[in-house]
This record gives sequence, C-alpha cells and structure tokens, in this order.
Amino acid sequence: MAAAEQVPIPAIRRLSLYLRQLEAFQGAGRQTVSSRDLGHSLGVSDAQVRKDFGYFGQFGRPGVGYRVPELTERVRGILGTDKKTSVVLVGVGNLGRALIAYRGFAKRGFELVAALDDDPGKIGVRTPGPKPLVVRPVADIASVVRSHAVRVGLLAVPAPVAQQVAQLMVDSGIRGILNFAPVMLRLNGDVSVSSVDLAVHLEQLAFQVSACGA
Amino acid sequence: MAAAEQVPIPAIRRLSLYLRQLEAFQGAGRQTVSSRDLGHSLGVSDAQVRKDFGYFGQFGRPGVGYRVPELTERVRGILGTDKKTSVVLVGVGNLGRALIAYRGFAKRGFELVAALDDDPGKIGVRTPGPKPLVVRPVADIASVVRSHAVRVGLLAVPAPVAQQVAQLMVDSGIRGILNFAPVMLRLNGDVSVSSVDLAVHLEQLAFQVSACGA
DNA sequence: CTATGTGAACAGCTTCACAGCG
DNA sequence: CGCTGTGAAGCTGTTCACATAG
Repeated sequence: MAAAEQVPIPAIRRLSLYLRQLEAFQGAGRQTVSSRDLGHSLGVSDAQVRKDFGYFGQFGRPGVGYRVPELTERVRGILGTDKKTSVVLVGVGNLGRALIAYRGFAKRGFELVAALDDDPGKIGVRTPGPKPLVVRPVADIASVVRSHAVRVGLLAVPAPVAQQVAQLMVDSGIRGILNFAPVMLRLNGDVSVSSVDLAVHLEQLAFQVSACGA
Repeated sequence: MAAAEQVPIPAIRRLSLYLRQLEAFQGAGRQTVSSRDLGHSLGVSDAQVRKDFGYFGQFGRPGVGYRVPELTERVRGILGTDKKTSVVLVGVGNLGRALIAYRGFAKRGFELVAALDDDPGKIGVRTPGPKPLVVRPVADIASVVRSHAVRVGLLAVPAPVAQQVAQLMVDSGIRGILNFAPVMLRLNGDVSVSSVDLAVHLEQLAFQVSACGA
C-alpha cells in the first residue's frame, strides 16, 4: 500500500520529470519502458527510478518493464495532474506578465483563474495569454479563492510587500505558494512555500563556474 | 584555510541568502550579528550558519558574533558578487523579455550584455529594461562571449530546440547555463547547469497541498 | 556568561546487490 | 536470461554538544 509511506521530497520532483518523459514516449507510440531507459533519458539511475515508483506501489512487470500508458496514468493520479488545478497570480509586473503568457502551465493541468494587482494603472487591464484575464484588485482574492476553490497561488510582487501579501493569500485560503520574491516568507498556518529566486540561481552558477576554473 | 574544502552545494545557495540578509542588516546600520539572529531571519539553524561559514574560514568572534560589514565583504568575495559578471540571454520570448526587464540581476552584480534570438521578427528589436539591448541572431553568440568574456548564460528558448542551442552555447565558451526549458540537457564539456522548471515547482506544490489536506 | 568553531552523532537520500517473478 | 522490487550498505548534509575564546 501507499498510504502513510515516507516519500522523499526529491522523489516528488522527479515524478514530474518522469511524467514529462513518459508523455513523450507515449506520443512516440512506445508501449513499454524499462527503469534503465526512463532513467537514462533524464540522467537518473535505474535503481532510483524503481525506488521512486516503489514509494507509491508496484507498477512494473519483471522481465518486461513498465507499460507506458498505464504508468503515465498512475503518475498523473499521484501528482493530481489528471484534474485541473486552479491557480491565482498576485503581482502583474514583468515577471507576472510572463507567467500569464506562459503556456507550460496549461499543458500540465494548471489553469490561471485570476490576476491580481494593486497598482491602479494595472487594474482593469486585459492581459494577453492563453486565456485573457482582466487584472483585479488584490482585495478580491478571498472571493476568487472561494469561488474557484483555489489552493495554490503564484506570488510575483516586489520584495518589500511580499510578506504581507503572502499572509493575505494564506488568510484567504491558499495552501501553497510559489514565491518569486527574494525574501523568506514566515507564515501562520498550514502552507507549503516553494521559492524561486533567480539571482540565487545565478550566483550559484557563477560560483561553480569560477570554482571549477580556478 | 579554504582551498580544497568539500563544500555542500546547498551551503552555496544559503550563502546567497545570508548575503541578502546581511545587506539588509548593513542598510539598517547594524554592526554585528550572531549566527542565531542571522539564521532565524532566514529559517536556518544557528549551527547551520556557523558550519556554512566554517567551510570558508573563520569570520566571527566568540562572545560577540560576526561584524556585519566585514562578513558582507567576505561573502561577496566568496560568491564573486564583488565583481561584475557578464551574462547573455538566448531566447527572447515572454520569459526572456521578463528576464531582460528584471532588475534583480543588476542588483546582484550581473550584467546582461546581449539578447539573442533566431526569430527574424525579433532580431533588431530594441528591448526595454535597465539597459536597452538590440536583439541579435544566435549565430553571434561566439563573438559576444569572446568580446565580453561571458561565462554564464540564460537559456529561455522553446523546449524542442533547447538541447541544440545549449550545446552551441557551450561550444562558444559558456561554462554555466541557467536553463528554463523543461528538458534535461546532455552536454559535452565542463559545464554547470541549473534548471528552473516552473511546471515542476507547481506540481510539487500541488502534491504537497493535497497530500497535507487528504 | 555569550557566542564561535568543530568533531561526533544522526538523518535522509541514493546506490548496491540480489531474491524473485515472467 | 531480463527486469522489477527491496532490504542493506553507503554517502552526504544537518544537528548536536562541547571545548574554547572573548
């Protein structure tokens, strides 16, 4: 059974990668795949692949491998990609607009249902993108979250206001935040936060490059 | 000494966070800080903070803490943030334009010296941003890298061409790639790759949220 | 008495290696 | 044979605890 198993966080991230690759295989009409092939195409060891699936049950057949359509469906079920997930965006600056226009979200079952900002010059503006949205004031967040049963939000506001806006999101019922502001969020309540800080990534790369060459 | 010490990769990421916080403290006129205070403001344990600095030498004074200005300078030196680092961008789509306009890079010592794309409709277009750039054809990359001594590049092209463009970057002399395309890059040569896949981040959040609530 | 620096204990994730099934 | 599933071993990074310095 899979119920209260202890799943390493990195395994969940890899599950997304497996799914992406499985969809590619399925699109190419492939029927089965071995842990070795799947792992090799993603730079992961075969043992790692089997372990990762092992956290959620038994999907493969010894001597054969994994059936691609079945495994794809099972992984979708685990990640919840089989259902549409509604998300909101707070902060319609440069990054926010790029997020609105990004097609990758819709491909993975995420639907952006609202774009919020408090800049008077932005409110009411119709944004381009897969699904046109009109920018609404941040104060509308509670009603948006309630009416669309939103659980996850994208936070792309300037650093100085990120903490305060994030708490508002949580208070409105959001349970997971993908944070692009370069600050550590301290939030009351049961929330998951995942931060993407572009400058930190760049600094790490720059360090590795110079450490390697030095 | 700090020479051939084995530094955990997560420690380098945290170093960026420490630096950000130290700059905030310095801006507030604070003279010293303890590992406990610095860590607490970032959600890191005090022991972790001391270990991390320990990989690079001894910076603090027992009974007092760390002197903020000195530590800031030392960390800048370690990360190379004290020198300007030139970077190039390949791929001027929605995300690429957001990256051009992003002010966070310049604040951390990174300078975008060129934006490259192969779409004829984009070449020659002047982009807005901190420093206006004219989009150039990707074929120019080798000369750009040579003339500006570029080591690090941002890759924001569509997934199907990412692999090929990445190898071109490496062949042109780039040593570190921040990859936004949702594919695993397999590159010949001594390169560091850091991938940011927004859909993967969202899927992980969605999983955590539903696993928690279920 | 406060706070650093660090070896030692610990935990979590990955790799290994092999039993067992097809 | 080939390949999965999985306990055991190994490794890497984090936490603990204390000697040491101010």
